[in-house]
Amino acid sequence: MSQAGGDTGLERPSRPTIRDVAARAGVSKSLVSLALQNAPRVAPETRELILAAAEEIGYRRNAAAHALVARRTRTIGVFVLDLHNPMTADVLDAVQAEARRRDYRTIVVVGGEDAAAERAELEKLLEFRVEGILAVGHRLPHGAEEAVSADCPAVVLGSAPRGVPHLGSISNDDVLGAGLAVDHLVGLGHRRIVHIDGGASAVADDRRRGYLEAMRRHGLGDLAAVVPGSFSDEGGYRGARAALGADVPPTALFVVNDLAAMGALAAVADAGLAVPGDVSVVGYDGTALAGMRPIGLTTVGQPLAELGMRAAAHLCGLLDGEAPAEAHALLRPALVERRTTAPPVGA
Amino acid sequence: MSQAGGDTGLERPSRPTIRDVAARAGVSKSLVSLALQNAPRVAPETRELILAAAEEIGYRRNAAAHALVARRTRTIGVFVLDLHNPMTADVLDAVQAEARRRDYRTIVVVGGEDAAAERAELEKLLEFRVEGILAVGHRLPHGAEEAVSADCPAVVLGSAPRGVPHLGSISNDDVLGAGLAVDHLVGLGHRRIVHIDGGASAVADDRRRGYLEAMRRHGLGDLAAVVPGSFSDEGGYRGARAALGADVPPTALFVVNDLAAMGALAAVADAGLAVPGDVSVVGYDGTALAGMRPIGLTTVGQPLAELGMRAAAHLCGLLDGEAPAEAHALLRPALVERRTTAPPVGA
DNA sequence: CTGAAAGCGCTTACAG
DNA sequence: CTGAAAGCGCTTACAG
Repeated sequence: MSQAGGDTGLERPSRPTIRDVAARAGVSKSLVSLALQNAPRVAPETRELILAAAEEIGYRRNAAAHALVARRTRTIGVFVLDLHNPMTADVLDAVQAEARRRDYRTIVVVGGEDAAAERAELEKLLEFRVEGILAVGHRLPHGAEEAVSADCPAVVLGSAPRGVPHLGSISNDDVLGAGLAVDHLVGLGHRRIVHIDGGASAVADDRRRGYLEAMRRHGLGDLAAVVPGSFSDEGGYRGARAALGADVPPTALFVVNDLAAMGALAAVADAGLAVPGDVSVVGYDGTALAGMRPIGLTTVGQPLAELGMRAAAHLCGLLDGEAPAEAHALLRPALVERRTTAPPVGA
Repeated sequence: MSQAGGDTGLERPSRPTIRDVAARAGVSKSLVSLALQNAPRVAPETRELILAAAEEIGYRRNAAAHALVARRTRTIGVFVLDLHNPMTADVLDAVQAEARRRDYRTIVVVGGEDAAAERAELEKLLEFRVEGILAVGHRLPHGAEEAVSADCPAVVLGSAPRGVPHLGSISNDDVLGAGLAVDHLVGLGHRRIVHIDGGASAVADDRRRGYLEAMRRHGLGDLAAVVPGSFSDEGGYRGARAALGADVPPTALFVVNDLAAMGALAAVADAGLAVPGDVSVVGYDGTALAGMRPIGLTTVGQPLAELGMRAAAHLCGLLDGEAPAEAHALLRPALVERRTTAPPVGA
């Protein structure tokens, strides 16, 4: 009868608390708490006694009670835009490894559907008192701008607006990377290179800009053409279909990311054309997907694991009071040449 | 000076509590709590007053305090074995959608490295007082057997041992599915069909058994051969290499899953052989990866979204006191024929 | 080295 | 309909 409301028969047996451990070991609960924290001022024998008692009754700390009194959770909220994007897994693995190394927990939420759901998830994260937010995939969750503060700094893995307090970012240099893709195609002899873009996002903007600047640099500004797409398989398909349907179709497609490039490859095949015989295709991200044998996609490679590791290091470092080196870090991408690019037919 | 220990300059301004809301609205904190829960016995005007006050000062419930007094978290721990397996994303999306629909939160942890790390993650989950565990990917985390109880039921997405109390599972019928793969290949005229297996796991066991039974059923028991592999890209490569190096190499490979089949495709290419001209390859899972155009892998398709949805529904239902229909549910897989299978050379 | 007390932010009987 | 009090499981000064 220690618990009220047990008349439903569903009453869960409460888990053991430090009180139970204390009773078993014959000490006060303060001492149990101290011993469990390995505080130095507990007598060794007492500590052993307490630890044994805890072990025996299967004691396990209650994280909620701990968080309440500690006034912190050592938890960061990881917001993932697209679980299906193959870059997510590489990045997340690195993020979690680094967070764990620094003794931070991660709690992952998936966004990308509608803004309302994202706001709701974000709200839960904040009720949870996550100490920071790490956004994997080009942008913060909807509604996060107001939440970003000294209380809850954020790091975006991708480009983010400069000058916003408590908002950092780490990304590869997308403008440079897009230039690398164009350079490669121009070097092969292509001139009609179409860019299938990623819509309205900072990353898409940078890659588009890099493409346009590189085309101009090569004296191909007049031939530059951007077709709307998205970061998904489906967006790449749509974009490539539109591009290939033009009066004078391109000989090469530079697609905003590897996943969308999969869609582009499908569209090329559906148009009865061969890759790279009729059309060359370049992706972006350097994912494991691109490297799979039957695909062999030429792509602009980002150091995904390093990005993830550094994003987590940046955020956790901030929380631990380390002075951040730079709010917005930029890594160098590199072209990974495979089998979806070749000289154009006429060359 | 309301907080002690602020002399470091790092003191975080405490977030507003119901106490602050109460002060602002000029009521007691009990009433604030009640109003925030939409309890019916609060006077409408008082409620408005309180809600407005909460809004004004940016009040947000503290989940830890709530969990402590509610004695539950409405959170399930989702243990993911391999984030890189393309089936994970499909399943997770469905799991999270269903959990959210039932007003449960999910907290995802990634396992698969070493047993010690898995145990540590599991421990954190339990300190957290997750109300149940959902394992995505063939098995429970290491050390979870002892944790599974009325307090913390578990559902494995994949086959799990029968008769363990509070442990359920949902999977496709792997024995049947493996049979489907063999039937398809035999139907095309193949006889030398090698299975690249997944090592020591219940799912691998079932698929191996289904393969062996089907070979026997077709009178090919003497030709049956199982080569060790794993559920990863790399394991598939290794297995296929070994299989193709035999004195009388196979004309078809049935690989334990789609990801490993990617490795197998690479090994076939490295051996200078063509798919499906020289060797047919069948995977398992029916992932988006298999369906990507340049891959076109014939595979045994599982209803991934349905599996995820039902696994979450099963677990959350249990927590909500619903009587579970069946502890171990089995869905039917179906062959998805694409371009990596064809009649053998001699046929 | 050890214990009693206060308090983290909330909810819930219990009185009015 | 509203408020004072107790308590969820822990930690942390504060005394001894």
